[in-house]
Amino acid sequence: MTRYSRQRELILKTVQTNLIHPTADEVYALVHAQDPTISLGTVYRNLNLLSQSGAIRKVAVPGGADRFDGNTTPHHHIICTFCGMAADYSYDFGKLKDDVLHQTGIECSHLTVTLEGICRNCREKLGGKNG
Amino acid sequence: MTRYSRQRELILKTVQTNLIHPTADEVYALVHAQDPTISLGTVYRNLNLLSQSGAIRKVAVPGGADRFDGNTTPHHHIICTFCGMAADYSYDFGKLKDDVLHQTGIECSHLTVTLEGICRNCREKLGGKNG
DNA sequence: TTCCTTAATAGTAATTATTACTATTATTAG
DNA sequence: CTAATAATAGTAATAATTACTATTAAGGAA
Repeated sequence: MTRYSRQRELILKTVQTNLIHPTADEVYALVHAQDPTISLGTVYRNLNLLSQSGAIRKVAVPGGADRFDGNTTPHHHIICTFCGMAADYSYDFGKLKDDVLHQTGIECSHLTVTLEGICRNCREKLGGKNG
Repeated sequence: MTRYSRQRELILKTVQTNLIHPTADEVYALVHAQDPTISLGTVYRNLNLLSQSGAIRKVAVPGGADRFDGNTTPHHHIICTFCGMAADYSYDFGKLKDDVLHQTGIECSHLTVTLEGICRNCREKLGGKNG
């Protein structure tokens, strides 16, 4: 039986308000500013609880820390390889799932599509040069 | 200037021969059986070197250890959530990249699509029950 | 071949992201 | 109000990976 907690409410509100796809560490910094007694373990536990309950979404980032998203409408992410920011897009992966089912016999239950590129902001900072 | 090394050759041959998408730990176990003096750090360093040079591919697994693939032809992976095995499939993500470019203005430079499901083997072991 | 420069190694320590543990606090049913 | 126990704070532990350092060994030049 899940019980109300002030900490969980603050964590949820923080992720719902800061739609910057924060990492657990970033969520911790944000909530810690509001309430310095909240511990990192509590942040992790509640981010996972809230993800499981569907209140928020967990975004797996290859080679980096997981990010969390207060926007639960169907959408996907592209990560900036420079600043780590995640931008949203929408796309229907139904045809992909069908093709994979035919090719492998495996029914895809979960889909983690992570695209990477350089966002507008960082491209401006880099000023044309590309490495 | 990269110099020949017996260890790197063995690691490359191991990944090319064992097309089971092994993790670094699994590669270490395999090469260690052939040559017990090879260290884990050497395995990691060379797997990364070989990935960068394009001789093998690194497969990011959400919430798990990276896997390595000796098959460098264009293809993608679906991971079994039960045993961690990776199966191959092929798919053209050109339309996805175009759509994302139009929606976000970001040109996708790298694409990490990871699908998850339960493989045939594990489905048989589970024997119909699903939880 | 022998010598020398330095890339690569083995082994260990450190780091990062995350989970586990435990005594204490606080929610909520009765 | 009180008891049962979910949730917490704080810390320790874990897992995957990288960094560090003294030693080894490629491979080009004498």
